[in-house]
Amino acid sequence: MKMESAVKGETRKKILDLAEALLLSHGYHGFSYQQISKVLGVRNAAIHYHFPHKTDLGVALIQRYRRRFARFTDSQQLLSGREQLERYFELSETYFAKDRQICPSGVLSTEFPRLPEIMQAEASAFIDEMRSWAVLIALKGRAEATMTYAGEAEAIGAVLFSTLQGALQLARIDENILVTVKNQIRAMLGINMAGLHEKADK
Amino acid sequence: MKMESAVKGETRKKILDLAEALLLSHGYHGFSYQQISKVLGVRNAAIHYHFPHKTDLGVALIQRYRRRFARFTDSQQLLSGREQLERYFELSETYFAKDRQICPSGVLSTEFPRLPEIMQAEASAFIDEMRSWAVLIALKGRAEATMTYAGEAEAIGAVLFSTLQGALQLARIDENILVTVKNQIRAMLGINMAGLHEKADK
DNA sequence: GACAGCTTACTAACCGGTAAGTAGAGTCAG
DNA sequence: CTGACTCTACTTACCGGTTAGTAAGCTGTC
Repeated sequence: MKMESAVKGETRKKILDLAEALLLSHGYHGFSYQQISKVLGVRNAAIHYHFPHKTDLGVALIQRYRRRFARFTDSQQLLSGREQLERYFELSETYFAKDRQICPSGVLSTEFPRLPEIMQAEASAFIDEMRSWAVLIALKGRAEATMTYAGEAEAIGAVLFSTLQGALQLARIDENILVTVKNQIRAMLGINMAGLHEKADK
Repeated sequence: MKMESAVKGETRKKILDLAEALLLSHGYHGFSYQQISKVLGVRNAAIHYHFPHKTDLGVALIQRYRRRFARFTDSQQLLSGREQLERYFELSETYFAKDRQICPSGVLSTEFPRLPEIMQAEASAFIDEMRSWAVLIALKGRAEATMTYAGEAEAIGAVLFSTLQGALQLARIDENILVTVKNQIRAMLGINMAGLHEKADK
């Protein structure tokens, strides 16, 4: 017997969504088709129908991330550098709030050497896009004089990206580190938060 | 027939060394007893003899890291904050040079939710020790006026630790990021490297 | 009747883990 | 000095479960 599901790309989308959550909490090698099929109430082979190899699923996941991130940066274009920075911060906050996930770049760079080649290529491109966006934020912030810093925007972007990735992972062990680090980055970029959203670390 | 090996804790040490390399490049769930036993030329069960459960091996690995790190910080006590910082930097450089490994804290925090409880406890303690050392460096640097920064030493330590962990992982994709980030951190701590060891990023 | 979207039923390889046996070195009583 | 015993450090031979992956069949919709 066949049943419900009905809508066209429904199952495929559900697989991607579940795989994404599993990727961010367990890593690429840390989840299996079984885990997905069990939750979705389908058979293992149903997933192989949509994604013949696990690599196909992995690539699809990263490509979706890249499309999403491109839309995200597009939507942020008109904001000030300072506001863009806050949105960048919010991204990591969102991951953490959702079951202590870490950011995709963190998973992908950690597992990088064990990833299939096609996934490595996608991951590299994605990570470079995330890094580049951080650089653009730093550039814009300096141009608008809403940020002040010594050195190149390239280096600030690199620090921004690295720090958030590291802090998001370490937040699994020490919850305070994310807020602490963000405040310190703001301070280092000459951003005075005078009583705004988040309180300084005690 | 028995043979060679001879020395007392030889095999056990070889297992630990190999497992360590595998942990740093592939992650805890990314290596198996088979991989170790194959390289060592022993049977699978030989590893189970020394480490009945994989968890035992994992715990032993972290405990060894903790002992090593304690010796490291002890040996650095008398150095200036600035010199201690450089040695802290060198730690990550060493990992990267060795087969693009990432630091243990990176692996452990990434895999944290899937780690057995006993390993989580060890990992938490270890990571807190690494974080604390970064804070001590910041404190000493400020006390000696070899570093200058706004905000608390706690926050500087957190940024230092997070940034290096993130950058070391991202260096697998973008080799330059480690050097770039270190230079920027020095700049942010008011450290002028005037033509010293490493060139500034272009 | 063609096709999308599954299911059933399977495979080979590998996972961590265990039980039982054994070679060799060391210990000790007579 | 020797035979009996014990301990360490394995090996051989398994176990049940899980992994990704495949082939073939079925069903509802257009």
